[in-house]
Formats: sequence, C-alpha cells, structure tokens
Amino acid sequence: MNTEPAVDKMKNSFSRKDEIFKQATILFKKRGYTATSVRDLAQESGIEAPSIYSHFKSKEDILQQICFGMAKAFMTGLSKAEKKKSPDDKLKAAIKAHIKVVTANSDASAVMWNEWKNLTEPYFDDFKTMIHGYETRFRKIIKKGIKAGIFKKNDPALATTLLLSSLNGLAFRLHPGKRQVKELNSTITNIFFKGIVKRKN
Amino acid sequence: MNTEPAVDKMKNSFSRKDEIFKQATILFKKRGYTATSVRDLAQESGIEAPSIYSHFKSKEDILQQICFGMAKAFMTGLSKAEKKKSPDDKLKAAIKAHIKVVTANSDASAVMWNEWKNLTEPYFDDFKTMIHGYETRFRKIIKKGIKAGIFKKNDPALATTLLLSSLNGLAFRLHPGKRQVKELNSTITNIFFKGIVKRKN
DNA sequence: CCTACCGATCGGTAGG
DNA sequence: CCTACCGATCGGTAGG
Repeated sequence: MNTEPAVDKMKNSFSRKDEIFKQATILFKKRGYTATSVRDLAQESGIEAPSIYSHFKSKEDILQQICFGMAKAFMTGLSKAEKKKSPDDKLKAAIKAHIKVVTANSDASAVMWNEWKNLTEPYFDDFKTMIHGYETRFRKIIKKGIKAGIFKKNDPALATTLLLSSLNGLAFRLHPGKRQVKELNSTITNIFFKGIVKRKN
Repeated sequence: MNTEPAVDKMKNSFSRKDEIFKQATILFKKRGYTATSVRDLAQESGIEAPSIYSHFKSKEDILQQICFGMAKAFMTGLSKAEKKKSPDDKLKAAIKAHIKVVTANSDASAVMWNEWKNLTEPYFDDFKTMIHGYETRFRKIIKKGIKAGIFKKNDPALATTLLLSSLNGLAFRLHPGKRQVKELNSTITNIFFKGIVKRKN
C-alpha cells in the first residue's frame, strides 16, 4: 500500500537533485573537481553512488551545469550594465552586477573559475570562448573610457585583468552572509576608481 | 667499459630532476595536480613512471617543493619591503617584490595558489599558516597607512584581498617574457594607489 | 534509488 | 633508470 502522495514524490525527487548539486558545488570548491569522487558526492547527499546517475548524466554533467549556469548569470548582468550611457556608469554597473552574482553564489563562482579547465570538448572550447567574450566586453568599456578622457591611459588589458582577478578573488574569501553587499560594492568601486591613497588637497 | 665522466653523470642526473620538476609545474598548472598522473609526468620527462621515484619521494613531494619554495620566495621579498620606513613605501616595495616573484615564476606561482589545497597534513596546515601570515603582514602595512592618514579609511582586510587577488591573477594571464616587469609594476601600483579615473583639476 | 559488478587507471614497490 | 607488478579506487553500467 503506497500512501505517499505523488506531489511529495516529485518534491522529494526535485530536492534530492538540488541536494546533490549543492553538495557537489561545495566539494568541488573545497577539494577540486578531480579530487572529488562520485562516491564522495553520494555520501554527502545521503545516497549510494550509482543513484547519482538517475539525476545527472555524468560527473562532468554537474560541472557543466555549474560553469555554464554561472557564466550565463555573469553575461546577463553585464548586458544590463552595458545599457548605461557613459563608460564610467557602465563600469560601475558592471562591477556591481559581477559582485552581485559572486556574492549570491560564492561557491559556484569559485568552482567556475578554478575548475572549468576540467571540462572536455566541446564544452571546454565553448566555455573558453564565452569567458573570453566576457573579458573582452569589460575591456571595451575601459577602452572607451580612456578614449573619452574619463579614465587614465593605462593598458586596458592589464586593467581588466586586475579588476576581474580581484572581483573573482572575492569568491574564495567570502564568508556567505558575513558582509554587506552594498559596502563591498562601494569599497571595491572606490578603490578601483580612485585608489587607496588620500588626496593631499 | 664506461667512458662517461662522473661529472657528466652528475650533471645529467641533476638536469633530469630539474626537467621532471619543470614539466610537473607546467602540467600541474595546465591540468591541475589531481588530474596529472605520475605517468603523465614521466612521459613529458621522457622516462618511465617508476623512475620518477628515484628523484622524488612521491607525487605530493613535488607539489610540496613547488608550494613551499614559492612561499619562501614571497616571504623573503616581503621581509625586505618591510624595512622601508613609511607605510606607502613599504606597500610599494611589497607590491614590487610580489610582482617580481610572480613574473619570474608564473607557472609555479599559479600552481601554488590553485593547488596547495591538495597538500596533506601536516603540510596543509603548515602552508595555510604561512600564507595566512603573509596576508596578515600585507594587511598590517595597509592598516598602519590608514592610521598614519596616508591611506583612506577602507576595510584593510578587503583592500588586502583585492590587492593580493589581482596580483595573483597575473600568474594565470601572464605570458612569460611578453611584458616588461617595470611597466607592469608601475601600472599596478598606480591603479591601486590612485585609481583609474582621471582627476578633473 | 539500490545491489552487484566491471574495465581502466591510479600512486607506488620489488628487484635488478 | 627499467620491467613487472600490485592493491585501491575511479567513473560508470546492468538489472531490478
């Protein structure tokens, strides 16, 4: 006799997949993708290893979902930021959007940046192209700002690298819920825009 | 009859070990430590897998040498920088020293930051303590600069994270010999100290 | 979602 | 520095 309602079954099944995904994100960040076994994922999710495969096609399937899901979130944020008019407003909005994504998903963000190299073809190349495009769009904003005389004549590629590296560094050092996103955003923007040195006049 | 001079034997033996170490650094960066097998290392070094063990105690032994070797280089550079008098001179020198180490060993630097989590105890804890100390000393310089009224009142922990993240990001994007270290150093210091925005007056 | 299982590969050792 | 080899663990499948 099965007294279990179908709705609950669906709900349980759905949250089980979520649980595996969540634990995978945590373990991939902590130990790395390659060092995390399917058995590790199963144990943390409270099931046996082969059961993972009723929710995901493969171990890499999970990594793919983390990487492309995060990349999409970053892309969407940047697209909105690019609608601003001036280069400095664009860059401010882009930084804000990036921080929002990182703080809301610090584990997944760290996994994306550190583990995407483990993707196999054609996903590896697809992802590489995506992330390269993201960096290019950041660089373009900075380039236009320099041309417009708003930003100093620094190497745009180097400035972009410094900015994105520091923004992504947050993912590894962020303790969820510990910091105010607003404060984070204003401090980072202030430092990158105006520096840490006090003006004398 | 062995006509091979002893000196050449030593030299060959020495450079073989160096070759393994060099290839390990490249592969650990490219694929990650866990995804690189001892057989991969052997193949790239032109020997059979078990021969690795006549030069290194274990696969982790190589990682340990990369991590602690780099950490020592960073520490030494920082110690010299701390001898400067003012906080801003200290920070400038610390940035310069850090960049010098990263640019001279970009692969090993990337491996250190990305792969040290694969160290086992007691090395894991030892390394963690070391690198924590490094960050603390950077943070202290910034803290003193704020107290002295030279730096703005930003959160020192956040400012340190941003700085070190961007400096380490260089390791992953640096193409050896492509950039001038001096230019790199002045651009980075300028951006972190004074920002990217042009002053209006 | 489980039990039972598989071929491949892993880090490392023995012995020379 | 090599050949021969080992136990452990890997990602994943069959079948229910």
